[in-house]
Amino acid sequence: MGIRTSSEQKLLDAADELFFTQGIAATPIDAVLARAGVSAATMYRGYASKEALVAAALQRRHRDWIEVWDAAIDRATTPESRLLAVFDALDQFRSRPDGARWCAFLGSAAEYADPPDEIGRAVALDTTTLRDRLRRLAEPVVGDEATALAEQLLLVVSGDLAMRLRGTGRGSPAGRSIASALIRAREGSAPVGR
Amino acid sequence: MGIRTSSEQKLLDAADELFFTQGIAATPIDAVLARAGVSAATMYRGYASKEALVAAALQRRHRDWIEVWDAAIDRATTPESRLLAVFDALDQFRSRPDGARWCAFLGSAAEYADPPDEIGRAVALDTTTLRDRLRRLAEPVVGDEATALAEQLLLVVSGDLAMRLRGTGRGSPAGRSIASALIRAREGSAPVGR
DNA sequence: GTCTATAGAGAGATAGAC
DNA sequence: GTCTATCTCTCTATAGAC
Repeated sequence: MGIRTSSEQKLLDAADELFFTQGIAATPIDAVLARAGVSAATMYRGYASKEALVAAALQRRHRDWIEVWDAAIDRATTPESRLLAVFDALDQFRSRPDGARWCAFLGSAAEYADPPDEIGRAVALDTTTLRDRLRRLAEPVVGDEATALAEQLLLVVSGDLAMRLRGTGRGSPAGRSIASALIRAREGSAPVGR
Repeated sequence: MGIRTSSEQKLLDAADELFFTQGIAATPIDAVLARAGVSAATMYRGYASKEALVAAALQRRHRDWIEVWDAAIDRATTPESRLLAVFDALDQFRSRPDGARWCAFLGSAAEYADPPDEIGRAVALDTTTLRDRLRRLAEPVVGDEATALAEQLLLVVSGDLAMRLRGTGRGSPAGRSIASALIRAREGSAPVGR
């Protein structure tokens, strides 16, 4: 998949920065080409369509996100802080040079009522990855309730991201404090190894 | 603003159903005109642009939403259930014939990196209305902590809506249970009238 | 006040030269 | 393998008849 030269890198960089900050439909493919310094013919040699380029950008972004999240988990010491590390990773991912306006995956889902297969799969992968990893991280903290807690945290993470659409409202990202409260509410009910 | 005949009603109905389920950019104005059974000339007599029609649809939707929410609050009996009534209202609003795919306001914010004034104002109104009303409803429950709790609940509501973008995942709308846990976590710390 | 027809702009994708 | 130039389609908005 893709092109063998550095054009691929430049195209994915430009796609990431434009599609996920300006919006996919709002970004003409010409704008991506101009920013990448690549011609239309070259791009269409590597990608079948604009949608294919969007999908490729999402796939790369997913790999990067997992890397950042993994690093944040590794820096944490306690089971609870490992579970909450997702919020550290969110903060860090957001402050990257190509940080999306809110969330590249939710944004893509929002723009397509009936998404092209490649894009639908990328969004679904983001969701299942979040859900499964949160559940795995929650098990050492709340045992049998890990599945239920993970579903709650998935909503909180999504809400934290969606709040970025609601203007500059004091910028308080309450996600982490909500997650803490939800964990405390379950701790003691069915923890493991205590 | 608008047109004096029933064309206005038909246009707003069609705009609501198409823009907020298919997406704004993904919906040509022709599709709205066809569904409304109204011609382009008539529409442009009442609205300066497609964006103006979007804004008008958002404004009408906001009025409807407040009505539904108010009714849900009135049905509730205790201060806590009045605060949680927002989730009843969300469920009810979603099951309307023209229920949006996720959220008309967040969806509009997502589609415009730099929204036209009318649309930006409609989204900002949705946010401030949610925040202010939640704070007012939270005061009888947690007193001084009402502002902080309202900000948390605003994130939870937004997350509940954003979860609708994450596929059919068992459809469990965990929003209400999260809100309950957050309220319980604060009750007893600074409630009023107890 | 509403329609048909169309102007004008901008989009995605491709052809053919180098 | 990359570029310039363009083809074709779609979309928003308007003009002019009834």
